[in-house]
Amino acid sequence: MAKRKLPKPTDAELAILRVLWERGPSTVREVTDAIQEERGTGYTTALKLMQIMTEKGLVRRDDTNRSHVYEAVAAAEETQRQLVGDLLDRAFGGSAQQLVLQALSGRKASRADLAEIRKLLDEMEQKAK
Amino acid sequence: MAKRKLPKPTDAELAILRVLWERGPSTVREVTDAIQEERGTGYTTALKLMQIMTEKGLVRRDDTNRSHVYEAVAAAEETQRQLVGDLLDRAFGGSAQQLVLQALSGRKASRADLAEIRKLLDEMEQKAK
DNA sequence: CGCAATCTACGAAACTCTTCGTTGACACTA
DNA sequence: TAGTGTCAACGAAGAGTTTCGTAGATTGCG
Repeated sequence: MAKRKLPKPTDAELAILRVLWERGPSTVREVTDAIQEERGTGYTTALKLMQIMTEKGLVRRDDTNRSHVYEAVAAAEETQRQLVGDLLDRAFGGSAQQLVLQALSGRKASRADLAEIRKLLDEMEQKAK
Repeated sequence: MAKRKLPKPTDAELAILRVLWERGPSTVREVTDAIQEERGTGYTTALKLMQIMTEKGLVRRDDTNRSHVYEAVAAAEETQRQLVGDLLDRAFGGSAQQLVLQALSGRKASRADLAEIRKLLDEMEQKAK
């Protein structure tokens, strides 16, 4: 019943997932155009990647029309949680504080960002009560 | 003068770096023993990885003694910052809040953890002043 | 000295990831 | 209907990662 664990997406796969999360179900052409700018990926490359991702179960394909329409299987939040949890184990020995610290130290964390996160903490503390 | 950018360590390489960060400079034998449990990596495998890491500049080798002693070039914090920044760009579109949220949501962040992070925020806000 | 243990070095094999060329099918249109 | 363009499918190439077998050097001990 539970969602079986999907494999960790590779870099190129993640770029495609990001497009699907943002645009919703899309064709290969649409995805290719979207990632063209930052990655320079050609059409056939994107197609191949998306075929592989279908095999892996990362995306779902609707092939009723000639132009197949692909859709991300897992929500962005779920995949993000998996990735960050994985990094937490692999690089931080499970220390969430350290991860948060390094996440914020590199970037110019704006005052607004900090406030946002603070609000987040408040909510979590409430829930944990 | 600046520290040129080191390549992103692979999974197996990161496991070795974690040992070096924790133990300090170590021999191949020591590293192998340390990662044996969780990875089952054999001696020659660890040696090969560490040789490659030397070429990449991830570790430094002292070969004055017969048993060469390896040492991580970058501090844990620096590499961690790089990895989390990379994930931030690749999976979160640069949104640090989202990353922090997902980092904490997966784990049962203890009350103490939350307090720690809160203290962190205070400090950052001071500095950003 | 000669043997056994330990080490580095080298290279090959298996695997994954990423890219792209080619092919054949299909659709639109002049 | 012939021509043009778009599409999915396939395979293969090239790079990087990970593993390990083997060989040669060195050390220490009996």
